[in-house]
Amino acid sequence: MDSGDLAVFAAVAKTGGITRAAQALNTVQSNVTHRIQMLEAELGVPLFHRHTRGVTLTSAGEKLLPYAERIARLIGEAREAAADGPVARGKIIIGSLETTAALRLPPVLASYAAACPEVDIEIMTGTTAAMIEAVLAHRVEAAFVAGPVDHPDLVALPVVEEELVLATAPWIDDIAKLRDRAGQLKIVVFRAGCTYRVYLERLLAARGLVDVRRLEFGTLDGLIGCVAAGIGVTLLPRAVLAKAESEGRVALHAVPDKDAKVTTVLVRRGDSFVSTALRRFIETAQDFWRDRAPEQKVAAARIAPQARHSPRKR
Amino acid sequence: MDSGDLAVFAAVAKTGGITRAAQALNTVQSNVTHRIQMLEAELGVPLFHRHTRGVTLTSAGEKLLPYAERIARLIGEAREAAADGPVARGKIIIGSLETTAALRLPPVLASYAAACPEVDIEIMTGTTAAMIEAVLAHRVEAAFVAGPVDHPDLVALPVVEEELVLATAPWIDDIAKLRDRAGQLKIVVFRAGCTYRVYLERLLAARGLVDVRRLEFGTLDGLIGCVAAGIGVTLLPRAVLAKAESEGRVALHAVPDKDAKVTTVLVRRGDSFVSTALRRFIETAQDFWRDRAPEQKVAAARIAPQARHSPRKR
DNA sequence: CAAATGCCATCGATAAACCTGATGGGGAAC
DNA sequence: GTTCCCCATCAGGTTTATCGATGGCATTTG
Repeated sequence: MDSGDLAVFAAVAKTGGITRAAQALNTVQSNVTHRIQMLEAELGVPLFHRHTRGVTLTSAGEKLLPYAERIARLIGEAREAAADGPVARGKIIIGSLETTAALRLPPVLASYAAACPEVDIEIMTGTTAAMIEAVLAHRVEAAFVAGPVDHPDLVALPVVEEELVLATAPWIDDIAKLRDRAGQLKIVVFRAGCTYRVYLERLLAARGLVDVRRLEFGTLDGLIGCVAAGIGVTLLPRAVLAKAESEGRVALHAVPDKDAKVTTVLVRRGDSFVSTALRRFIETAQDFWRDRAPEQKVAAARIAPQARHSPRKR
Repeated sequence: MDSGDLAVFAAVAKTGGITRAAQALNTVQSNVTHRIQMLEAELGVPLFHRHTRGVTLTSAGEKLLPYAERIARLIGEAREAAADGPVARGKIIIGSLETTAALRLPPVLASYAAACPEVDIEIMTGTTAAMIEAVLAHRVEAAFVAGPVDHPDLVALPVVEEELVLATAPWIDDIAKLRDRAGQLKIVVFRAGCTYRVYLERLLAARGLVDVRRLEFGTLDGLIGCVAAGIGVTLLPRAVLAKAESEGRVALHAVPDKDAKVTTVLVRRGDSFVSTALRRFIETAQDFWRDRAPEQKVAAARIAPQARHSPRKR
């Protein structure tokens, strides 16, 4: 039993058929059949139930599958780890909240792109929950999300603390007046699952505003436009709204301290290999925020030098 | 790069020499040299510094080594998790009628648990029909059901013959009197689909009692309590009712021979692999009943020895 | 009811990978 | 300088993997 056999096995399990697995593996069906049979003979256990529409895992197969997946992933990581050198190259995929991506990421990316020209960068945006899921599923190497994050498989580095402010139409000069219009009020959020939405609803509920309607937007500009038009209110980092406020499109209202601060953290898997490209990215991000925004009290403990040669720890 | 390559690599790293690794791996030096070279070529990085006293890891090699060790360990664990050997281990799921589970199974399970401590056992209860369906769908490995079972994909081993008796409230001394109370009479059964229910309805219908109401119970105690209270009658194996009768809670009435005997059989798929754990369970069950209840005429043909390493057959 | 489809097992031939044993070169120890 | 140990290379044979084709089986389609 070697990793090749397990890869074939996993492909069959995933596709639910030997024929389908064969074409997924760019080989022929007889080949897959043979390797599965060899594997079953070696283990002394059938791994699949054969039926006319394909195959399904036996209980032994179900026990084996997670190992096959872990081993496949480790093989990939091993290849990356060994091929990785002191100079950052390859590709990294970074997740981010939309607000962070719009506000904080561009200068970092510019700096990183200059420092590591051989790295392809891809940014995925989504909610905190979606990004954490993406990190856990290895779809992104790391992600900027709203903290705090407490998950045994993740490590989180605080990068910047945002002040959340309530944005309303410009003619609203007092939050208290919102209650008069509670019926028509909407909260305007990026999308379901957005962390800031939870903060906003809690904040409004504390003021007796419950059961307000939601309006979801996919773009920051559209969202601000909605607020400017008086359709609803939103809660976003002050820096995101600064420009709109200076243009007189929205009015900003401070919120109580306990609701006002949210720390953006960079999360990554604790047990995964950190490529040079990713390490350099994290360093760049931290350098950037620490050097150019020193007034912000960021608990920016430099990422601890990783034990590069014992990447795993449970 | 597969796990075999990594195993060779790890051996070289551990022994500090290609020649030494070769004899540790029971192979020839040229072989090890070649595979290391292939691995280095694939990764595009040298893994060892060669010098006259042997080899030492390069930095790339040092990064790769922990992965090689982890993967080797996982391969072993995977084999351990899935493989079936001469010693019973793993998990078996056994289906059973509720009556059989309550009456016949506990001593068998005690014996089996002592003999095969490394096996996790799960008992599912349900009606004959449900259990047969579960066996066919691979949800349980085998099941105790009411015979006879005649299905092309199933093999049934008779394990014990039960005498079914009619139980009524203790003041009923003659079944014939039941007809006088036909209006209020209920039949009390485990649940819809119970095999004994079919027997009971047939038996009552033969006496002109049709269209009686049903009362379904999930527990044996509740069911007997109902009968004791005169709410209805039930049909169950004599052994199940023996205690209640001795306490005077119910009266038992023999039923005609043709309806009285039901053979409990153990069914399993005929075409499925029989794990060591399951084989030992079947043996334990048969040994138990044969040895300790020799008076019972059980057609206890011992299960045929299986061909362990050709797990499939169509 | 027959033809067609989709799926898996099997087979023989070919190609690739692997293992083997022998040889040669190079540096360190004696 | 000689010996010893170690690694790289090479030609060979053997095992293993792969391929394409064929057939059986059960369901689906016409």
